Amino acid sequence: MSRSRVTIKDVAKLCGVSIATVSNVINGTGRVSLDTQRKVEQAIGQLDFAPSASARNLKDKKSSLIAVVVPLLEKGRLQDNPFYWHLVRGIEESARDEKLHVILIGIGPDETFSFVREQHLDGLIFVGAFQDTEVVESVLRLNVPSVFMDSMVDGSEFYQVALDDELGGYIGTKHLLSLGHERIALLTGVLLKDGVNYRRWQGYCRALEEAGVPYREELVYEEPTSSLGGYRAASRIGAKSGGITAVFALSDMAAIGLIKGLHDLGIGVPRDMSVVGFDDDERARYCIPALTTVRQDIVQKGREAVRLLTAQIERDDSIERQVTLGVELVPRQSTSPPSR
Amino acid sequence: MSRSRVTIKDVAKLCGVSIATVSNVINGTGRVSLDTQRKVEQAIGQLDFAPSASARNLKDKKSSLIAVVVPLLEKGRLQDNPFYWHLVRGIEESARDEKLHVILIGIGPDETFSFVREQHLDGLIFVGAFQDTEVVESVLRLNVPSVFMDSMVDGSEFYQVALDDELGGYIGTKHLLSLGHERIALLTGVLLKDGVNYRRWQGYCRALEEAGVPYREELVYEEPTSSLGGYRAASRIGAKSGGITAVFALSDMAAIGLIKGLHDLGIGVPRDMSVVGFDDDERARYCIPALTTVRQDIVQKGREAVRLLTAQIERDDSIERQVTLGVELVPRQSTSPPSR
DNA sequence: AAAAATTGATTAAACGTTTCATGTAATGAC
DNA sequence: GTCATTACATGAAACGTTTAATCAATTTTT
Repeated sequence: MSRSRVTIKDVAKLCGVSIATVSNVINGTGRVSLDTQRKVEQAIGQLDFAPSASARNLKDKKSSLIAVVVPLLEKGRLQDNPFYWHLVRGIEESARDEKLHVILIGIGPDETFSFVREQHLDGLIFVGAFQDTEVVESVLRLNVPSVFMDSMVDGSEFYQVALDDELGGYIGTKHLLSLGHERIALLTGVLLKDGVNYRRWQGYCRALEEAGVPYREELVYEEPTSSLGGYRAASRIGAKSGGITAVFALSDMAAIGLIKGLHDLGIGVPRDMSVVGFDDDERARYCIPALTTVRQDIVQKGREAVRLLTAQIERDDSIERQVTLGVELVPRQSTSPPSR
Repeated sequence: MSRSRVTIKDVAKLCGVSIATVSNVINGTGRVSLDTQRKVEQAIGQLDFAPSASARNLKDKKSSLIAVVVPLLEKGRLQDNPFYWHLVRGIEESARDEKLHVILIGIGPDETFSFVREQHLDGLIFVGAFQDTEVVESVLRLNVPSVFMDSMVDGSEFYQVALDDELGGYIGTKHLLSLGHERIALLTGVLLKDGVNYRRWQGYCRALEEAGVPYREELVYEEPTSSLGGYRAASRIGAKSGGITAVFALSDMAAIGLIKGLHDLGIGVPRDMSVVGFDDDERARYCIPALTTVRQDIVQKGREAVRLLTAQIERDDSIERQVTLGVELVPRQSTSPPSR
C-alpha cells in the first residue's frame, strides 16, 4: 500500500539527470539551464516529491524547528492559563512566515535539555519565570539562539522580550489614585525578584510615592495567579476593617475572580470597591462590570520573540537584544471614585 | 566556540569500542556485556552525548513528532479561541508520556500537506471543522496515522474523538424546559451539516419535541462563535416582541457576550432571561451571574486523541476508532424559572 | 586558431545513526 | 581434544540529502 518514499533519486532518474542537479533546482543553487529546470520541476510535480527534512537536517545541522519552552506545574501538567494560547499563536504565525515550525515543550525542574541537541533545535523561546539560574546556564551552554520572555534574567547579553511592567504597575495605580482612592490593595502573584509581578509592584510603589500616599505592606496580597486565587482573596480584602476602597489585581484572571468573590460577599464593584486588572484579555471587556485594565498585546509579544530569534539564527547582530513592549490603560466600568 | 557536535563516534573512540556497540547500548539492542555497557554509559555521560534525531529519523523513517493541525482564519491568523490551549495542553501532556513531541501547524485552504512528508511526521491530529472533503482525502492519501477532533467526517474508517454533542444539546435544552421555559432561543455558530453545532441543534430539537414544544425556525440565531457574536445577538434576542425567556448558547464565549449585551440593554439574567452556555470554561464559573452550562472536558479530549494516535502508530488494531466523550449539565445562577 | 573563460552537469564524499551479516573467543557437550 | 553452541563485538551498507571538486562542451578573447 504505502509505496515507499519518493526520493530525489527517483526524480533524477525520471528526467535523466543527476541528483545533484535536482538538488540544485530545488534550492535554486548552482547553474541549471532553463530547460532542465523545467524538466525537473515537472518531474517533481508528477511524482509529488517532497524532500526529506531529516536528510536535510542531518546534512545542514539544523531543523527549521523552534521550541516554545514552558515550565511545568506539578505532576507534569502544563500551565492552564489560556494566556499561553495567544502567545503561542503569535509565535506560530510569525514562525510560519520564516518557514520555521513550532514545537511545544514543557520542562520540569530537573530538565537536562538533551532534546535541544537531539532535535537540532534552531532556537528556543522560554516563556515565564525560570527561577533557578541553573536553567539559564544550561541554556547558555547549549549555545543555541534563545529568547526569554517575561523572565528578565538579568544580564544584557540575553535576548529578552518583556513588557514595560513597571509602567503598567504605575498607570494602573495612578488611575486609582486620580479617582481619589488612597487605600489601594495590590493583588499579585508570587513576588519573585525580577519577575513581572515584582516590576509591576515597583510601579505601584512609585505611583504611591509620587502621590504622597504611604506604602503599606499589609495592602499587598500575594496569591496564586488564578481566578480562584482572586476569589479567595476577596474576603480578606473586602473586610470593612481594612478600609480598602480599591484593588489593583496584576492579572485579569485574578481580578475577575476577585470581583466574583466580592459580589458573593455583597460588595459591589465599583460601588463599594474599584478594581483594576492587568492584561486585557477578552473576558475583561465582557465581564460585568466591564473591567478597567492595563492592556498588553500578547500576540505581539510572541511575534517579537520570533523576530529576535530569527535575527540570532541568521546571525544578524544589528538587532537589539531587549525589546520592551508598551502598556496602555483601558478605563471601563469597574473603577469609579470612592463612595463617601 | 561551539565545539562541533559530539557523535556516537566520539563515544566509541573514547571507550575503545565500535559505534555499533555504542548504538546497542543506547537502544538496549543486541548483546552487550555488563562491563562495556558501563564503560559506554560512563563515556556518554562524560561527553554529554545526545544522539542526533535527524540521523535517527533518516534511518528509521520516523520523527517522533506529531502535529496538531488547526485551520487558519483569514490572513494566516490562527483561531483566537483560548479553548485551543486546553486542547493542546492535553495533547502535549499525553504526547510527552509517549516520548513524542508536538508541533503546531496552521493550515490554509490551499494546503498541500507537503510538510507531513517533509518532516516524516508520525501522526496528525486535526482539530476543528475541515469542511471540504478534499482535505480529508489528501490526508488519507498521505497514509499517516491521523485523528480527527470535532469534525465528524463521516465514514467509520476514520479515527475520531468527539463529544456527545447531541446529548449536550439535549440536556441543555431540557434543563430550560424543566424550569418552565418554552420560547427557548438557540444561539449557535455556523450550522454546518455534520459539525458540532449541527449535532447540538439536533439535541435541542429532540428535547423540544419530547416536551411537545413546537420547533420554531425563527428562534435559531446563527452568529459567529465569539463573545462579540453573542453581544451583537442580544438586541434581537431580547426584543420584547419575540417573547423569548431563555437562550441556549452553544459556547460559553457567546453566552458571556450575550449576557453582557442583555445587561447593557437592561435585561437581567436570570431575572428576565435565562441563559445556558456550553463548554464550562473557567470564565463560566466566575462570571456574574455564574453561568449554567454544559460541561465538556477539553483536556481529556486532547488526551484521547493522543491515545488513538499512538495506537495507530504502534499498529494496535484492538483500539476503537471513535471515542465519544460525555457531557454534563452544570447548573449555576444564570437560569431560573421564567418570570410572570 | 589557440588559449581562456563560462556554462551546465556529474561524481563522490559527508552528515550521524541503525542493523544485518560476519567474525572471534569462550563455554559446554561428548 | 574436537565439535557445536553461545556470548560479544565489529564492519559495512543504508537512509536521502547537500556541496565541493571535477569535467566536458561551448563561447569568448586574443
